[in-house]
Parts: sequence; C-alpha cells; structure tokens
Amino acid sequence: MNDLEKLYKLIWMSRPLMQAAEAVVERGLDGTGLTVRARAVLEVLYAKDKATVPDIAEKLEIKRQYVQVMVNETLAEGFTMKRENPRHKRSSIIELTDIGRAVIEGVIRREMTVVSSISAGLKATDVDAALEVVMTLTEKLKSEQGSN
Amino acid sequence: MNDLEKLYKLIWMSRPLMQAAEAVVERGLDGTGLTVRARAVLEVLYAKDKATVPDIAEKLEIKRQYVQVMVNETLAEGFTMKRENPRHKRSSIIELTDIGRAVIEGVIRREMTVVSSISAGLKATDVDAALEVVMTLTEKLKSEQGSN
DNA sequence: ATGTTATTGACAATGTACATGTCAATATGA
DNA sequence: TCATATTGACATGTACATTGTCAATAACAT
Repeated sequence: MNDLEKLYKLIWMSRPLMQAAEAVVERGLDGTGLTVRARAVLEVLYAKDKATVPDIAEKLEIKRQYVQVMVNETLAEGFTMKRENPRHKRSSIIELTDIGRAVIEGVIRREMTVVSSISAGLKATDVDAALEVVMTLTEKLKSEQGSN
Repeated sequence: MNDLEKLYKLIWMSRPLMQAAEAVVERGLDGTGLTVRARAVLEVLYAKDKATVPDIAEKLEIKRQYVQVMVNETLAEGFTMKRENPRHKRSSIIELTDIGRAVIEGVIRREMTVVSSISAGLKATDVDAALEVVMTLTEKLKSEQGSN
C-alpha cells in the first residue's frame, strides 16, 4: 500500500470510527435521559458556558431550526434554562441548569474513562500526529469543496 | 491539552472528517448517475470482483435488507448484473458490468486525484501513524461496545 | 423616524440512510 | 425427512437532519 492509498484509507476509516464512537457514546447515555442530540447541545453549552440557539447551530454546523428543536427538548427536561438576552429580546441566552451541568459532566467523565482505557498501548506522539493529520485533512477537504 | 484530551478530540473529529469526505465524494459523483450508496456497492464489487448481497452487507456492516435495495438499484441501472450461484439457487452472485466497472474506476480515479492534491504537505510517517491509531481506535471502540 | 433588510422562534413538510419485522421460497444439516 | 438457516421482497419504523414559510422583532441606512 503506497502513501496515497494509505491516505485514502485513512479518510474512509472516518466512517467506521465515527460509528464505533457514537455507539459507545449512546451506551454511555443510558440512564441519563439524554439523547445523542441533546448531549451535543449540552456539550456545547458546557464548553461555551452560554449561547443562543444560532450560536449552537454554528458550532455544531447544523441548521438553527434543528438546533431549536434539540434545545427545546433540553429546556423541557430541565437540563437547560433561558436567560434574557440584553442584545436581543426574542433570542434568549441558553445555559445549563445545575442538573444539566451535573449530567453532562457525568457523561463526559464516563466517556473519558473509556477513552482512558483505550489509550493504553497508544503512543502519545502517534496520537499527536494523528490529530494533526486528521485536522489538516478535514480542513483541506472542506476547502476542496468550497473551491470548485 | 493533555494526551487523553487529544485522544478524545481525535475521536470526535471523526464526524467532521467523515462529513467533509462524503461531501467531496458526493461532488465527484455528479454526472455518473451514481448515488453515494450505489457507489459503496460498486466499490465492494470492484474490490471483491463478485459477491452475494449478504456478502456485501457484511463488508459494509449494514443490514442485508438495505443492501438488497441498493443492489437492485445498481441492477436496474445496468452497473451490475446477476450471475447464477452454483451454491445457492435463490442467492445470485452480483458482479460489475463493463459499464459499472468503468464508472467506479472513473470515480475512484478522480477521488484519488483529490486525495493526491490534499496529500501535499502531509508527512508520510504522520499519515502512517494516523492510520495506525485510527484503525486501533476503531477496533477498541468496537470491542468496548461488545464487551459490556 | 422610517423604510428596508436580517435575525429569530415556531412549525410543517420532506429527505436520507438506515434498522426491524415478516413472509415465502429454498437450502442445509442432523 | 424434519428442523433450522438463508435469502429476496416488501412494509413499516426511526434518528437525524434539511428546506421552506410565517410572524415578531432587531439592526441599519437613509
């Protein structure tokens, strides 16, 4: 297998990797009352502290209409709450409730445990290289798309 | 960012990478009459030369019922043909027609061109490491799932 | 301030890419 | 030869979205 074929294969491996990863995530959500999509919203809010629906959509790179649905779910379940937005009366700021924060922290902590057990046998320098390559690759593929 | 966080990030990068890759693939399919799912079938047949529907399903790791639909599409479009299976009267062997072979070869060739242009600036050793890590990761995540 | 354009929430319709369940025909193996 | 498995066909279900539209409100240029 030459260099180009390896790169080609690496790109195609992204799908099985993603599927395996999401299956594990899904299992980790059992008992939390979270769906995968709700988890994604909470994770963004956990990282950014607060955000409007359009902010979250941009971060997740999906349409705001769909994020709205997800956010409404988390609001209904008490994982998030609205706060008045001084910059826009209709577009309220969404933030985690204490419960939501505890839940997403727990989920991430458990995921980290899995990652930790998986990291055994992987060289840190290789992971470094892999992350670099994957990030570069993603960017280049995205720009490849926009360009032509 | 520590080692574990890098690994965590690498795993989550699989989704954007996959989406970017599939977007590029989809663009490369313009004018071929192929859908992404038909492309997947042809690719398997291109690699394995011939296969039954359940074979393809196993390779693609999706359910045979869905593969059946995809294969029927490619049959209808003349990209594949049935051949009698000496080992099973109901389950015929599927193989590429000349047209199907030409089409998938063209698609793969063009994809390779894109990959080639993207490979500039990536070190072969890094790509090697990335492929290794990603394959290992995928396996481990899959077994993580089955185990518990 | 006023008209114009953009943003946001809400909702409906649609699409994609699958999984699941079932049936009848046919194979396979004890 | 009887029980079990495999396969094709089809119907239905589901998760994760996109697209379009409307009304309310905001932001901005004139």
